[in-house]
Amino acid sequence: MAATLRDVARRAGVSIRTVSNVVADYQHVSKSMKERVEQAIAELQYRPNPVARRLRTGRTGLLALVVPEIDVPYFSKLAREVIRAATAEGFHVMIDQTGHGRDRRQSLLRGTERTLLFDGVLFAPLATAGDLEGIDPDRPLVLLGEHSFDGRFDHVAIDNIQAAYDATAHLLALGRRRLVAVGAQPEEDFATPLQRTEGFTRALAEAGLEVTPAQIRPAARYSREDGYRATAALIDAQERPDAIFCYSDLLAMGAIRAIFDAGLTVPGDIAVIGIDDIDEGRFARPSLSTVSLDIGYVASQAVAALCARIDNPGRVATETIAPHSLLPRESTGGQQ
Amino acid sequence: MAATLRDVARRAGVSIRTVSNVVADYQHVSKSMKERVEQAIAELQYRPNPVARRLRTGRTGLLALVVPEIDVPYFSKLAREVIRAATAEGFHVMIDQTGHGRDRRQSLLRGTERTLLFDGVLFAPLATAGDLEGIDPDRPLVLLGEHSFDGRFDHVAIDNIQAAYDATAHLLALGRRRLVAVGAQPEEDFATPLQRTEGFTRALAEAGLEVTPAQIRPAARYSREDGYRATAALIDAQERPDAIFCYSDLLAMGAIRAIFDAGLTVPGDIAVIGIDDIDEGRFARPSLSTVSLDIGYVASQAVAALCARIDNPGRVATETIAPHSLLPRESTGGQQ
DNA sequence: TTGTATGCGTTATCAT
DNA sequence: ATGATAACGCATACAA
Repeated sequence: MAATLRDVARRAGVSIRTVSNVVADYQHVSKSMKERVEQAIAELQYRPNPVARRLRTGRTGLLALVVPEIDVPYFSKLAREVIRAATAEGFHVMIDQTGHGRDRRQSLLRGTERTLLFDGVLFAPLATAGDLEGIDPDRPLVLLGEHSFDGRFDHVAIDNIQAAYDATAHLLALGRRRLVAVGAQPEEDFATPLQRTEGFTRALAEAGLEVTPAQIRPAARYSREDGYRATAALIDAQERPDAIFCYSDLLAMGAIRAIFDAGLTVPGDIAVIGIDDIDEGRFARPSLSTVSLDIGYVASQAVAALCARIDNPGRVATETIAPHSLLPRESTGGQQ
Repeated sequence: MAATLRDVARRAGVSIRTVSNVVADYQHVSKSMKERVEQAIAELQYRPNPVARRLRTGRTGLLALVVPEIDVPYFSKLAREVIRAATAEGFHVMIDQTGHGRDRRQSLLRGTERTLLFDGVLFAPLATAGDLEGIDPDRPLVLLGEHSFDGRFDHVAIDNIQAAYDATAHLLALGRRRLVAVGAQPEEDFATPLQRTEGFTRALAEAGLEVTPAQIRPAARYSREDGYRATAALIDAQERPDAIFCYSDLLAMGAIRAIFDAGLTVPGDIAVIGIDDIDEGRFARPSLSTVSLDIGYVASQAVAALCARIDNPGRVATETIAPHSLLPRESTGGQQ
């Protein structure tokens, strides 16, 4: 079995207090003591037991990152950056997947793990205001992405309205007039798709264009399959669009494939733009125009906010907006 | 603060033993007792503390999944399936990223977390035999992918040689003769690239074709960028290949883009095939021919092996080979 | 500077 | 069937 403090103490002929001091790098330890203890530690290959330490100190050193699906490029990139930032702060990161149902969102938000196992939780899935109702704000919880800020939780967001506006304005600037948005979630009360629809609508309105409900197409998940299906249906419609704004890059990848499968071209017949700037889009053919979100910034800010709140639970909740930037590429012909 | 067993016991006027029994669903508890205790639990909103439980039982309920980078599609898909399988078994999954250096591989393999914080570790990065030398086999460790099986650790692998052979044979069956492989790692002693090179070489040899060193191209990481660079260099060479076998789908995506950027076509001028079957390849244009690996199976088997070993540390190490299958798609013109 | 002793919240042993 | 109590391994208040 693994050696404990007591074993080391016995071996070195000192008290466990002294051993603990040496391990913790406590100031006032005599050289000779330190050497004796360190030798015993080496001989027994002693390593502090993190679980015991955590029971004693109340800190587990564990963060949870909650995402819908880790294998969606946006979330795996987010995970990469969160793990990077959290590791630098001495935390381990657990990944929990909620899928698309409400149940696991709720259990992760309200379950015992959040309050007793994790020092903090980073919550990335789309969520409704109802999801957060009555959630204990005492335990550190940082919301990522675009929830409606309610002042109780730290929050790192994207300016979705502006991002959608920028994407739409780009299509309009290219002379496109028959625009369609793909990615609305009319059956859910999520802030993100609502805000993106708002940005889309606003840009069209400013250009003096009317928006009909038929121009706002739903997509239950932000997947390639959904983008393909929605776009295929669009092409069959009587008045075919000349530009599509997708609420995610994955939707856009599906849309582009659907357009080519219908014998049309991108951007010739239909221009396509997404949001996220996933790596896939840079190498795709045509390369995907998109709105780039600074995920590294989102992750760093989120971990920083979580750490700050762990150290000071009474801290007032902060809201951070991550920058975004338009990236015109081949799929809109905006730039080769 | 959170209520403890003692609080509940006091409230219900019983001993903590009885409360513990109720919580653990112990057999011999009288109805009246159970009701009384359950009411107290409800009133105080008591939840068992997982950390304390773990200190006592020695089980943490934590698994670690070690990958080079979580945002590589193959690994994020693996993570998804591992988390799914582990959650079903009651485990939480921590993700650790090693990057591409040897240091973090080593620290995760030999560090205190592996022995004292995690009940088990799933280790996916490419690793050398040296990496595993002297690693304590007492703590559950399952190797994923293609290490050389040494009998000490459970191991879920792909038949890399056969997979590479199948991909190469597919290109040959299409009539291609000037084949090149991209993805060798001559500077490292990793089993995976070596085995894939062996399969490639064997298929060519059986077809009576000689293999020159120039046909085996290196790629330090299995990224789109590396695939792009290696392929661009290939196209500039005097004798241009008519088919490229990439050791990963990501390499293949970069290769395809490089070929089109050079004014050539896929599969017309050069056929391309990869390994992994990532989602991106299905929607790409042309869709990517590949060898599909059953990641769900890999994950399930790995978690099962880990659980079995946690329950029975003396268990003999097992080796499992996951199935693979050739998926001809547009990038080899093998099938529309 | 170092030793003694207590408690973190749980499970498990030994009683009764 | 239930109660009292001892660990699990560590950090720390208090004492010396």
